[in-house]
Amino acid sequence: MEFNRLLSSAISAYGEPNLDNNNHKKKDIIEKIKPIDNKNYKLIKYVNEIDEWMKEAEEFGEIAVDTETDSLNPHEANLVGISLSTKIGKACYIPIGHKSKKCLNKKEVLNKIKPFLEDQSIKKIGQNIKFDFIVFYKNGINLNSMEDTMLMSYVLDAGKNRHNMDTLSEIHLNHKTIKFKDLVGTGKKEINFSEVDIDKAKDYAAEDADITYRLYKKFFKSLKSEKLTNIYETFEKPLIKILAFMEIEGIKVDHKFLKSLSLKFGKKIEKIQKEIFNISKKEFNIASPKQLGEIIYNDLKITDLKKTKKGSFATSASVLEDLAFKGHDFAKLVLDWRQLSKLKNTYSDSLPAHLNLDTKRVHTSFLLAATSTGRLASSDPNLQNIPIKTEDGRDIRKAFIAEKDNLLISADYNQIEMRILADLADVKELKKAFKNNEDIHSLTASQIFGVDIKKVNKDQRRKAKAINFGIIYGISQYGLAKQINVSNYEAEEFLNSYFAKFPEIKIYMDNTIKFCRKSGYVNNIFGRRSHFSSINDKNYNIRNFQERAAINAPIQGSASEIMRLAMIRLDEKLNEQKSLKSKMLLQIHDELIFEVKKSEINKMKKIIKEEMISVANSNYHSFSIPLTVDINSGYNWGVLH
DNA sequence: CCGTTCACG
DNA sequence: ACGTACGTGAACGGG
Repeated sequence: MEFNRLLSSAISAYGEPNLDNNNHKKKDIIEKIKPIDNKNYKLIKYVNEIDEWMKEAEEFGEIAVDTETDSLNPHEANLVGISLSTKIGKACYIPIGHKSKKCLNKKEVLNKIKPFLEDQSIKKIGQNIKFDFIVFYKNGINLNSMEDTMLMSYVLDAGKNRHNMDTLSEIHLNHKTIKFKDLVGTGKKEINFSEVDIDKAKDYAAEDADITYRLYKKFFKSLKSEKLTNIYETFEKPLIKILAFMEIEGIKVDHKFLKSLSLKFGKKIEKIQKEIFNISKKEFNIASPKQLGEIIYNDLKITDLKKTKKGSFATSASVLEDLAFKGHDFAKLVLDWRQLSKLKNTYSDSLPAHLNLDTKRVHTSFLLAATSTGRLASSDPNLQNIPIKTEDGRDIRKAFIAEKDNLLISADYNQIEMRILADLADVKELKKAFKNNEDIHSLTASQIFGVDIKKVNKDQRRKAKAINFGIIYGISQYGLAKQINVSNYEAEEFLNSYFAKFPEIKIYMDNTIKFCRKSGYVNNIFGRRSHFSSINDKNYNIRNFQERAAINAPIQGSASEIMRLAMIRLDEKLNEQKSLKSKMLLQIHDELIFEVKKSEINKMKKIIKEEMISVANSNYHSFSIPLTVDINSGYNWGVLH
């Protein structure tokens, strides 16, 4: 991610300086800018002072809202204050959870503002308003008619910059905000927001509402002039509430089972560690690539020196796998040690720490504005990268379970990105194959190796599969050669015959890059833009990197849009049929996880499959090929595939 | 706080 | 001559 941000933050094709990459220059500019005037920021001292703001909100039909809490985790955050803005430059702060005498009664304030926060006809404008929604929901308020400046920025500028308020304020308002850290301090001296001086909290919080409102006015116009309002309305806004409820619902995790896994992994790790030290003849930190490199290249001298781009010892899995293949047990042991350490540290040890004490479930956060393509991301904890590829890994998945009398359902789109490529690039042979429900990797193999589809062997299919993946990633012969362990020459031959059989794909790639060079962005099927401002960079590596990303973005991005539509439709279906108790819990890019009452299983399977497939035909696009969905149910996530 | 590594799609 | 597969987030080491 950092690498990508670095590349995309170089000077753009149009010469706009990118703020991320010019830190000292940025400071010089900002220092000269006058702060947004805060003399109209009002601290609310009596509950009936809020009337004025509610009246204006009703009159204008919109109001910027921001919550202050004592935690970044909305599922355990206490409401400390609320700021409102009804006009540019006019904002107030209502303290309700401060440890101070000036603080208002929380219940009284919430009762007062609940009706207008829930009023359908008044737009509530926020920055990352999913956070505020969850906080309000936990306080008995169901926010609706939400607008989100973070998502507006994301639709306008995905790939250009991050979409947090500090960044947006600097870029669009030339204003450097008061930093959260300035209020609460850092490290040991860090205090809780509820302990922050109320007047300081007022300046900070009211400014946030003011800035949010200013950004909204600006982005509203930009979306219109860029003809992107529809993307924001259709693919972003509906997801706010859907994801909020998925996060609130959470998923049940068997922490006792995880503890037993940690013990098991720990024992294995210790055993392997001893074997490693037996070979190295001394103890060292296996987790340190620096120390591991010393052992491999200086002490044991297993192989010729290999270094990373930055000049440190190369100890990545691909290097170690190569050594293991050549018969070096040491490399194999390190690989096993790494895998088990990863599973223990990142999953079996850490997931229990994320259990919510009240709900006894794990509540992830889905990020709507993190990727350049339209995909979601997940954090705290990331539930989109739970292991599956090895047996030990799959055990982690088995810790995700359903409540009593329930089962989990998983539903995943089959080969969705290849299907999109076929549709997007209008690839005749691929379209035909998908319509006939053929095995796409075998078909590819038969085409490039010139054998009958029934006579394709395993190795040919494996190579063809790697090529299909490579195509989606914006392939190079060098990358393909490395991936499937063939010579550059062979890889080039494969690609030549691939493009000869599927000429439309080459045309798509060339056209996409051409369009991006001229415009600085690419569109996916549904009209979302991803920006690649360094696609004309004079540096070969930066330029090529952006070209591959530009080829990939419409494919990955269109798939994510299909999933967004499916989630919206499924949410509608579940709300429509009030008797259904089933809940959508997780999205893992091409897969959805539901928790379902056993009595509803068959009905739900039918609904999920139907809705996911029917997205192929919507108001926004009609696919020339069918979508297919694999669906499974079981007591835990590990048995679903 | 950055670089490396590795978990997923 | 060059030397990377696309998109993420988390943990760790080391300065």
